[in-house]
Amino acid sequence: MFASLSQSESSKPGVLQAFAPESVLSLHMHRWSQLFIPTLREAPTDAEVASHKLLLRAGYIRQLGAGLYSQLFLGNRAINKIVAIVREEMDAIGQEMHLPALNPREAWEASGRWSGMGDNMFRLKDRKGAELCLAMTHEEIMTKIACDELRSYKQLPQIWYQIQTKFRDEPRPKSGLLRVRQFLMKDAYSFDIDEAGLDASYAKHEAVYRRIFTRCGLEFVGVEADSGSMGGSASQEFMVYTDAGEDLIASSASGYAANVEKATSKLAPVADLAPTGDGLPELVHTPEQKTIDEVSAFLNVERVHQMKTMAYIVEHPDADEKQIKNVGKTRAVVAFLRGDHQLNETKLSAIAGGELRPMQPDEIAATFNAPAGFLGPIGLTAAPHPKKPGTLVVLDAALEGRSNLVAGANKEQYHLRNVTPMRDFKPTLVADVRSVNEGELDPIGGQPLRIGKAVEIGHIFKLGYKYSKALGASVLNRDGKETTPIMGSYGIGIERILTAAIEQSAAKFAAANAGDPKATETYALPPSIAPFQVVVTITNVREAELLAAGEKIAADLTAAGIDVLLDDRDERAGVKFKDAELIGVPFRIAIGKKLAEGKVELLNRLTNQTIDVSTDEVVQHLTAALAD
RNA sequence: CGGGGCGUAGCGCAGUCUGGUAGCGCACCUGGUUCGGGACCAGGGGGUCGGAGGUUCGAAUCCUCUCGCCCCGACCA
Repeated sequence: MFASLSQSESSKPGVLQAFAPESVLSLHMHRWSQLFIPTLREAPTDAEVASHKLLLRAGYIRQLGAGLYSQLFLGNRAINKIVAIVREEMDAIGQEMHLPALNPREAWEASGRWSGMGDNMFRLKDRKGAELCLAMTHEEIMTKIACDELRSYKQLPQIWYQIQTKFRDEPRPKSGLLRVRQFLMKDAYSFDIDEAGLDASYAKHEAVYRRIFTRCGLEFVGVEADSGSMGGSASQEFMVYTDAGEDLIASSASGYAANVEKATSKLAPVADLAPTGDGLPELVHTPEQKTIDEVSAFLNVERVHQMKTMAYIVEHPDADEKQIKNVGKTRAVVAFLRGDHQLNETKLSAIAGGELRPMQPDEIAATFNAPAGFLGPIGLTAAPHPKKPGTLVVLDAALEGRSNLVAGANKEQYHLRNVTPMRDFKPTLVADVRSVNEGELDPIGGQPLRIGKAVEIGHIFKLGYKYSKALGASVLNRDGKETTPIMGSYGIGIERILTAAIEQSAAKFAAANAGDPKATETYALPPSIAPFQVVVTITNVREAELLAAGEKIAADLTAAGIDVLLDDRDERAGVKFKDAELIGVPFRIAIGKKLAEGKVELLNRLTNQTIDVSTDEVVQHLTAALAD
């Protein structure tokens, strides 16, 4: 029996998919008349994005406070289905655990994140006054286990994961379930003996993530991402395009895709201006001309021929003593960009090694000896090396090789012509610190970039040694030498999968109904994550034949392993049809007037196709449709 | 935290400016008619007007404080 079971699993993955996720749920027919599904005709005004309005209207969720939501029956059911898929796929590469959400301060002190997480971390005290926090993530705790228990390279690699509630005191919870203060996360951690091992663990996660999101019916992209505060070497985000999203993604036809925080592009060559005078920097009087546009108009010089100056202070709250000794607790950071380019603070922040804030007027005066509006490179003393003291001066790569630019003169009411980087001034380093623009060419295939909004549903990181080193994890390698394991960390936002699926579908319906003023906001979930796969709508329960036929079809479908919601309420057909749409169930079987001919209606809301099928073929038809 | 907006019945709103019995639609309950796209008629229940203090004969309305929620900016699944 087990042999045949495993055989059918491996030979028919597609069919299995339609039936397997429910294995963790009790598979019996649910009767709408006995359920609590509080649908709303109108959405609360607090809700703005489609998924938030629809989740509320469909009775999936109710709000408790800012960023806090109760999942009602339907919401919980959809979440459970997503969790089942995630678990099933993750079990192929890792082992599930469950760690405490309540963590003692000491566990977080070791990594430096007790202070590093700042106000984003919920903190509390126990009755003895000991400090605790509600965990935002579990690198520290997982690493502690590795630290305490792993002794030999023979025990590696390990991939440990959990599906657990995370707490984050977001500065601004928003958009319903999109950005909340308590949410379910699948977080996984890998421990390997060397970088090749980490590469393999990372690749496994990437493959599994793609399977998970595909099974959840999402259209997603994997993009290069900034590794940010996690402090790793490589990272990839999995994004779903939607206007409700908070991230901007640059992508092109050649397959390039990156978060704009990280994206780069090829620029068309620019013909430099001809030098004026003797070709050396030349002062020009530019009274009250402060902005790039003002100077551009005043001197009749295009923005691409100008250099803009961005002045920041970087603060190193977590800097080690050596770093503070070398460059100070704070330092001036100045970036020079092409006049028509925008600074990418994420990129500059990564180079500067801490959070940036704009310079105050007194700091600008101290650094440049000139007021804002007339800042420039000449006369500025750049640190000779990023690790040496002094102002960190970054020249954006787009200005490398350019000449005869117009820049501020560091003298009130004056600019300079003929400024040529490297000849007239030397920055601390040259680096890409600008944001890409739509239409520029991608760096791999040279195709034009498009920029779109997206929501992040998962993120994989090559963490490196940050946590294993900080917590002192070590195993003996083959040569009997103490070796620090290398780590990866991998997250999935469970509720965001549901939210993204709704946004994705609602956008499609909105596009399809664009010309119809009567059309209302709607959506349909993929069968794999919908709270039910099908609603059997008995159009009139007072007609005994309809009721009996509905009961039988629902029972047959249930027996065939399909997850059925039987709408046996004593309501008018119109109400039932509206509700069936609202809850986003992908298939609907209407038992109505065509029953006289032995037929019922099967509606596929994902394709918007309706077919009439005979009552004894319903199971077969729906099974086939679900297997697609 | 800075900026903007909003708290009146489960949901959507009016009433606030100009103080004087707290209203409308939907939802809910009862009865009847209706029954394939959010029905109709009749009757009914439900609100400390976010909270506290003040002004006043009298406060949803004016004043002070306070709490909460939403949206826009710095963070992230």
